Amino acid sequence: MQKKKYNISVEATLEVIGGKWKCVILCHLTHGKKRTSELKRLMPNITQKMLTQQLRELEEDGVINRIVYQQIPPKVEYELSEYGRSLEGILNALCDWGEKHITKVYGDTFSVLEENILNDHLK
Amino acid sequence: MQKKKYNISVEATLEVIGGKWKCVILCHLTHGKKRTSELKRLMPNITQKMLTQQLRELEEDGVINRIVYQQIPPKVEYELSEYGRSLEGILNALCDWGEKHITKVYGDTFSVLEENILNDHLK
DNA sequence: CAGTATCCCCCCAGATACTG
DNA sequence: CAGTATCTGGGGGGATACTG
Repeated sequence: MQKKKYNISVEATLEVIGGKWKCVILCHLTHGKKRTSELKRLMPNITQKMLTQQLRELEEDGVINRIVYQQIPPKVEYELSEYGRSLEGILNALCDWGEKHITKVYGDTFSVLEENILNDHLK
Repeated sequence: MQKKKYNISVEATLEVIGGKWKCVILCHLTHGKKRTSELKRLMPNITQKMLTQQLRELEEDGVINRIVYQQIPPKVEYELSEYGRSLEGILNALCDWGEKHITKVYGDTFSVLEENILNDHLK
């Protein structure tokens, strides 16, 4: 394995969770297993291609598990792996900071889509 | 101000610290004020253009301060703003996770450039 | 030293169609 | 439903030269 040089350790973290959609995907998975179609619904602006791509990379880096149910129609679920759960603290902190930031910038009014907040707090 | 819709709060965080180099810059600034040239030296792969661009955006979002010393030759320093310091916990967590990840992937051998580790721990 | 201004290439990611 | 394959365009970001 070729050794990669990092100038600062955070670069290694960003290589894993720095992709365009990776933090968002991981945040959703902190609330439990999700099917592909669920993830797609939770991220209306992601394309099928990007979703699959980002999921593959997260899987390669060992932070999520891909669970395939051998059935028709196909069913696939994704979940945080044990290793991925070591990111939960960070992911929650990122979400919390975002909420406070929204309040700071836009005031106290409701700025995150209700449906998804619901979804977030349900599982 | 146009209200932005987020599907999940982490998206708001990523708008602030999600830029290609922003986390790296912010991590360096957690160790104290830095001159432009210092930052450039700490990030050998960033271009002047990107450095300035990312710094401007961080400033606009209120997480860093730009300190201009009126003198010749010019001297400019950047530091975490008070608001930016609310990110310190996250930034440190990102660095810590990166260190552990490097160890996990490459083993215990030294993988982050010595000069910069030194630099990190000095200030 | 810190920062602009141009030019321009490359590739990321979107759109679309298709498979099992 | 989950995932591939292919084509394509726009813009992110590099290189370079220049200013105060």
